[in-house]
Amino acid sequence: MIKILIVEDEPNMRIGLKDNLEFEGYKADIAEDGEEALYKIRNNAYNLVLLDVMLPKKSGFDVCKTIRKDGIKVPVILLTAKGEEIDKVLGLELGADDYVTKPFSLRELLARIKAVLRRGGTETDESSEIQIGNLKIDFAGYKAFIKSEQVQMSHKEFEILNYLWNKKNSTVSRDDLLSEIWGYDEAPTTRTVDNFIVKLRHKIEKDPNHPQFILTVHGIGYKLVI
Amino acid sequence: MIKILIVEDEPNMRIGLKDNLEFEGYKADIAEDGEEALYKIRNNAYNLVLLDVMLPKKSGFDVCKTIRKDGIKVPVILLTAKGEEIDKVLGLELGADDYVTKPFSLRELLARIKAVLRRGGTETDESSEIQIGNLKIDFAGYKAFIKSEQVQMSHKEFEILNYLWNKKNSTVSRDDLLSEIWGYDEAPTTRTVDNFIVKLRHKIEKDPNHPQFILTVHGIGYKLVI
DNA sequence: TTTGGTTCTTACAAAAATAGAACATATACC
DNA sequence: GGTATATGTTCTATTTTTGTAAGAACCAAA
Repeated sequence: MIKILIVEDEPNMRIGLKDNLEFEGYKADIAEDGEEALYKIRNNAYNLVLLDVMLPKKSGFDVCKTIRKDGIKVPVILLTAKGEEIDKVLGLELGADDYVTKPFSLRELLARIKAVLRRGGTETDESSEIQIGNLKIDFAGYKAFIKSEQVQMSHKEFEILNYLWNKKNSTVSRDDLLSEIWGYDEAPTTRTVDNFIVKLRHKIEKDPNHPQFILTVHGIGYKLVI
Repeated sequence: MIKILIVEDEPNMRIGLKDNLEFEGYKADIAEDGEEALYKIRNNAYNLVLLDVMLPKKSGFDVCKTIRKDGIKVPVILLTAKGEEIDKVLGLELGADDYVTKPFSLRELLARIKAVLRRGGTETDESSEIQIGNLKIDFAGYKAFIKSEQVQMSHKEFEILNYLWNKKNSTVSRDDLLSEIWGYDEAPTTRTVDNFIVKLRHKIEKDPNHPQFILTVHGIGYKLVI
């Protein structure tokens, strides 16, 4: 039985989530504020924590940071309110495994829960580095190297590359990237995506004019081939 | 041509949505209340339903639940007024694919529509690769191979081949192709269709001069035989 | 406030895809 | 066989999409 802790102060949301997770066959437990959450996480073996960011007593960020400092490895999905302009990546640096911005669709949340649970087992060894062309990337630590020389990569660059990596060898449209990485409300133009691709190519490709890894699929989008 | 049903009782909203969706290149149909919506959904093959929650005769929730009970799998995006029981959407037994709270920005709605359509497409077409003559085609991934060698296919070529595949072994007129793939407003001449057929034949047929798969049905159109 | 870095927009260049003309060829019907 | 009509095919002009640089806007830290 997979046990999930829901940390959420808003009652309707809390109950709604609980009902749905139980309907999906999970065992759902709840906490109403950060301190209760910490207590429960420390004293139970959850398989996953759904953690709202805005919480009474102790923010979701704090909870996340604290449990990681304690060495607790339970997977965490952050729930962030829309417009709550936290740096999304920052959330992941804190040790969260994924995040969803409210309002989210139930389907999306369930998909992410499944994905995180699936990864769960291999998570630790997956933290190792991957290699794409010139570039060695440590997604977990947000670090990148060219020939063991650390190189500067912005958060957006990391996010885009990470998304491409997760979908490697299949084509990703600019709209995919925009809605997955930028979200629905604040999406810039498709030209912006191209600009990031240019930057990534300059880091990854031996000859950026004749890309070998990040390929253009005309009329559709981009594809990372490994 | 992607067909969307707009279910909305408020006339201005209804017309506004219709105009905008049509401007975006979708075919938009409308229903003014829950019962009309149900009738239309049952009797048409929509690609997506935009469903207001507050409706005369039968609420959006009811419509959603009913069509799911009927086994109709069309993607649904709920339009809920702000503050209007978002938790109910969550509590809803999973009928909807996504939801937007009013007032929403057009941009956001369009992004969500695209996202839902994208998900819907890949999920059903996930049947992986098909084979026609020389050519192995992965419609979902926009990839085509001749003897495991990837071959260049444009977006339109994919669309046409996909349409023929879906209607395989029956004859498709040039006008069918023009209205389904190009849409009603911007349809080129029937000669253009022939051009694409030529290109497809060169890729699919062993001997393009004596086609074996994409056959001409004189006076009517083309037929893909498998 | 200044600074430095990132992100986004804009404008234009380059590349690719598409539409349609023009002409060749095939087919149906008489 | 001859004629009218439909289809096949090639070749460019046009349109669309993509690449990329320059700088504006933004944002956080000093």
